[in-house]
Amino acid sequence: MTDLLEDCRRTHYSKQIKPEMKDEDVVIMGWIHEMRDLGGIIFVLLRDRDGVTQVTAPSKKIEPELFEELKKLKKESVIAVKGRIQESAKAPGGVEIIPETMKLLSESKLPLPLDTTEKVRAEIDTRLDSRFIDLRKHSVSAIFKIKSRMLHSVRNFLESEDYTEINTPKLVGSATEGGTELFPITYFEREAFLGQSPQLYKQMMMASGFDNVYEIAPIFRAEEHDTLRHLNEVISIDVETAFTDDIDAMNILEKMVVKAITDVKEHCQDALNTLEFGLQIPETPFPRIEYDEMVEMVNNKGVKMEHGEDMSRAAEKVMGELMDGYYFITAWPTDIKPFYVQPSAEDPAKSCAFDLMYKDLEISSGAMRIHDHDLLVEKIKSKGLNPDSFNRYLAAFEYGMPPHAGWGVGAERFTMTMTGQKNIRETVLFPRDRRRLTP
RNA sequence: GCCCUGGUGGUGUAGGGGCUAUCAUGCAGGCCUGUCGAGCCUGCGACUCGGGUUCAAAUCCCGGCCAGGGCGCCA
Repeated sequence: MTDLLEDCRRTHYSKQIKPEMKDEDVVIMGWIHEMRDLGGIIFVLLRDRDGVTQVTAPSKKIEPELFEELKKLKKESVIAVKGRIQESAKAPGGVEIIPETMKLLSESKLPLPLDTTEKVRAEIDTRLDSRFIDLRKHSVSAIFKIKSRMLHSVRNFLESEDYTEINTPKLVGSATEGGTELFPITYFEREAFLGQSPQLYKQMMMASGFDNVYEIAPIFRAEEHDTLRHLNEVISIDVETAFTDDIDAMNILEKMVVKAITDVKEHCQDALNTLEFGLQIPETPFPRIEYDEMVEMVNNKGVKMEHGEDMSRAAEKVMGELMDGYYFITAWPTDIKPFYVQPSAEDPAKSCAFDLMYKDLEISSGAMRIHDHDLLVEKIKSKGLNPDSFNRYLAAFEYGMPPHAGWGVGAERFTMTMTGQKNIRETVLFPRDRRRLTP
């Protein structure tokens, strides 16, 4: 099979074929999107990465053998066609290819598990079972082109701001960070866990002299949630910066968000058009609302919320109606934030923690961290955790730890806001949720 | 984990104690030289699984599994 291609190589993608190129010979390769056999003329719609090109085969104008081969083709088979570009007002896009030779590179089995032409829509569950075919739909691949560009842009931005990319372990030895449920795994003769967050590692890096670090990597949460905005494996864009506070952290986050959106809007217009999504570049600075004020806003809208509570789903929805784009919620009560969050100097009941929201969706949370060893130990105790199990982490605070701040952005939720998706599963190639572990 | 709703050809659906189980798309065959959601003709293909009620269950009841929506959980 390896010599099937021989010296045949693609010369153009569908998108590159223009009417001005008439009479040129080209080789296109891709999947058969649709076949329209009218008897004396066959139209083969050939789909590749970015578009669809019509191959037009009139029986009188091409070799009879080629005509018969084309007649036998099946949907979603992979072919290479060499042919001449013809300008035609009757063809989609004003161009078509008159075939000279055709190679069948891979024949598709039928029936298909999904309709790639989207005449009959399929449910997300069916689509995920056959994700590789689902992704052949340009309306699906567009989401991942945007996600790719967003991640690229985030890296570019952070590198330009003098950040160093780091990699921290995803196999961790203890569940002592507290809070979320962890996935236990077998690590030789011991028990270990999948990392829920690079939090403690990126803080330890603050004692290393790198100053600005970031990591883009998966995090794992063993919560049995079953919603449109939670998954058990997601990509976290994590940042930590030394000699800074929460205000600096919010500023850099805001800058990164705008930069990524601007970049996607500039480079992914085709994908955005395919999704029919009008991406708006948000204005800066993003509104900053204190927690106390938010509680008041929620209660004024008739949704009950006690001071000191975390946001309920109903509270998030109310805020989503009141605030149209991105906004920060700041000055969270220290009590409902993790042990490493710095209490405010003026009022220790308030913290230097913030959340970045997009309408009713939490995109990021961050904070200035405690860098004082003794205060940190005290906070660990007050949360009912054992400081002994944080030995290696705490040691980093004993030999010169600068003040620092950071945040983590959920890459998939961020992608949802850039693509208009309502289900987080749409933004992951092979999502892992409560029930799904394959493919 | 809780509440509500559901599971019917490959895909998406209608129906709802006894029907030849609806429609679209698809697939197979036929006709057709400008299709572009091609059209027309013929055919193919389905009641989630287990138990129960009943003369009779795809339909009613119970349970499992799975899905959709909502919530909780998510330092």
